[in-house]
Amino acid sequence: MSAQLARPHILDPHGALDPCATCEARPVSVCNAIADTDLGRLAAIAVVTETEPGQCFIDEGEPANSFFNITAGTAKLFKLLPDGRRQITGFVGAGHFLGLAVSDTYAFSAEAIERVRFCRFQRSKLRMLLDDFPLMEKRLLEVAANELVAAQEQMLLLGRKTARERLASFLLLQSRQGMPCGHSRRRFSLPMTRSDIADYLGLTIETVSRTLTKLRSEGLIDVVSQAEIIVRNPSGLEGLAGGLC
Amino acid sequence: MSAQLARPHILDPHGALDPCATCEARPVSVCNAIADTDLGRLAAIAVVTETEPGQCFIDEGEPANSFFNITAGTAKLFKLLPDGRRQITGFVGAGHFLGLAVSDTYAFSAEAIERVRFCRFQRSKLRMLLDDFPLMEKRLLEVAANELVAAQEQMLLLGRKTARERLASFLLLQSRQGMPCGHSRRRFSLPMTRSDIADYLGLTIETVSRTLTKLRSEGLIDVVSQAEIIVRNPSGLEGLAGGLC
DNA sequence: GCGATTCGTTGACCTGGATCAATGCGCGGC
DNA sequence: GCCGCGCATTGATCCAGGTCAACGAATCGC
Repeated sequence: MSAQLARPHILDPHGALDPCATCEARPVSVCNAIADTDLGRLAAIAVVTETEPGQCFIDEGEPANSFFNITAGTAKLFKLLPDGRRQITGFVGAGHFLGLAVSDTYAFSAEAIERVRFCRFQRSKLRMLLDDFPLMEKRLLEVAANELVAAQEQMLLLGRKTARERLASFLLLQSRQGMPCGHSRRRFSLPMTRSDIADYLGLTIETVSRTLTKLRSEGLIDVVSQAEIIVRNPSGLEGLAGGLC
Repeated sequence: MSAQLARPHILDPHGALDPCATCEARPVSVCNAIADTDLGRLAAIAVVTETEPGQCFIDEGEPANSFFNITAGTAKLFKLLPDGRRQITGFVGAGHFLGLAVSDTYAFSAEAIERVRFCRFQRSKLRMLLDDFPLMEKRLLEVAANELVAAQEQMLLLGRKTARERLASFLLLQSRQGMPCGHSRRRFSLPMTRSDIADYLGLTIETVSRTLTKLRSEGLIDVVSQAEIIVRNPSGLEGLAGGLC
């Protein structure tokens, strides 16, 4: 079972890159480089797991024993302050890698938003894995570099943008989610709650709600249902978001 | 000349890791793996350059032709909004790599704070470089993973911490700058201006100034001169900073 | 069908940090 | 020595977004 599962998930050149953050990324096909005989060995040390929405599968501060590759669903990554304030550092979907960092404890928590499926590897075997599959290492480096760019963009948002600008940036990001480079959807749905959006944008749920209402009243977007958005004026939103992403 | 220059900078296992963000990082010695004969080849494609303080050596949006390895001095990395608002995403010193991302334009600007020296490589040769020196790739991956952790910490700061907490976190980070894991200095100097600190912490210079004054009046720190800080009460500061870093 | 619960919206009010403005303080040039 | 300039500090005021509170609107268990 595992070999069939492993190929499309770990090795799919499309899954692992966030197309929004990496418009110029040229996905490297890792697929072709791994022989089928090796796939068995790879699969032998991977454990495929599924989680229910709301379930935490990585806990900040716990020993970082595993390395994850998400294969389906969406999860949120977050950090907490002692008093419970939360910052969501990202939403991750199929193809993302978690637990890369050289540290013996996890630096963040991860919780499933939708039902999430992932491959889990023992971190102690990661070194070996990378030595055996050098193209996987190249892949990880690309992914990490692109996440770094996205993180810098998010710091700009959190440090310097107004609530309006944050929501505009966020909606554009979501409209490009899972789309090929340079493309976006006019209509899309948000898998996360207002509270998640607020904690991602460094705002409160009230401000998120009010700002969405305002953007709608100005004709920039439509909020069809709680989770369903239509972008009515993409260039207007882009002007608000400031710059590219 | 270049071989002698290249060895300590590109290959020094200590320089490239930010000790604060990566307390648990076990630096991998890349040194030992590269033969001296190879060093010549490596040096042949590197250009060593120096910049004056205030000089911009990377411009956001420009074609990303080069890949940099800082070998001395401190620089600030930042992103700008169209109206001039600025977010400094990090201060980088000796050992840091810049221009890793898979993108054909730079995602941020870099400006020297102190006199900065760096090695510059053509990005078009990066692939070749990494193929020839696989350990360098491992190294880059480690560095990138650790920067990602630091970036998440900074997102928590920007999204959820108060001005007081931001300053406390910042001062602790600076007190650990360049120190081995788990160590810090009581007394240290800040190479950057208040304006840089403000743009790094998502505040204004006035708030930075006022908050430092407040922390001093409470006996947590001493501001000996503009650029010189003494931490009087480390655990008090840590309590404020919330959590580890 | 109907409480109970959770999530989202809206309004009234408050406050932390921004903004605006004045002043202090090195430091380099001459 | 003194002027000019850039950086830092301090005070007064303002406002974007937070907080508190009330109220809809889906969803679920029974």
